[in-house]
Amino acid sequence: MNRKKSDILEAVLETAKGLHAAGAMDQVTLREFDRLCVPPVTALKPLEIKRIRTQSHVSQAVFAALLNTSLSTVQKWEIGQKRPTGAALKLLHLVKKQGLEIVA
Amino acid sequence: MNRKKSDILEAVLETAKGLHAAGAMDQVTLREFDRLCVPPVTALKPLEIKRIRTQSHVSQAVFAALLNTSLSTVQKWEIGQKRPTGAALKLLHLVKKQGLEIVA
DNA sequence: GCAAACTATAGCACTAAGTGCTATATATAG
DNA sequence: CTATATATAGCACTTAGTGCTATAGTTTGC
Repeated sequence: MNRKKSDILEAVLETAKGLHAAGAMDQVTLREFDRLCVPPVTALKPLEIKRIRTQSHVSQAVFAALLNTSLSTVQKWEIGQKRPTGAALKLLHLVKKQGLEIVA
Repeated sequence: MNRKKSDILEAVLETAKGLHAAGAMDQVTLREFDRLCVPPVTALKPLEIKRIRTQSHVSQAVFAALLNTSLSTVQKWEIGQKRPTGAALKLLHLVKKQGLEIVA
């Protein structure tokens, strides 16, 4: 389940900060990354993206502004002409699960 | 101040949901967008990006994975070879202000 | 001590995302 | 009726994002 994995991630990040403060660790590296179990960021279909926006009850223009992207880009996402990747896809997943309020 | 603006945004989004449920409004459009006062997403210098990561105490590889981007991209951000824009820049600002835990 | 794996910087080259602009159709506000 | 806003559509350009390889320094484990 995702909640559990996220809890692990948060715990590790918190622990890293604590250990760093104690001078026992400088950072979380790839070595302990497998324990983090990052939630998978799957591809989003055009209609899924549109649903994320409409469920927030904002227009394409407002949605674009809140995500710091262009109107043209949001339109192409929803029509399937371009597909969001990387950080954009991650941000969309965050909005999907946590609501548009997180970008405030 | 940003907190106040964000409060307005959250209030409008919440209100929109409420009005929609009541059948009085379908979505927030550009017409009332000026009232939203979206917090500006300024460009981030290479060293600022590096600080955001190091303050989270994670390696470039882990940081990249958490943002759903590539190691190569994070490296180029920090060296100034490429500059994050759009959704990527927004996500970095979110991490800067709210911590890496939000991507969990 | 030595080898294997990880971190970070660097450079090359390609693809496609992101962007801007224009046009059209529909709907809404004044 | 006129202005403005929403949404879809298409064209063309720039550059972010990605992958790969190499080098050097650091850490882990045998």
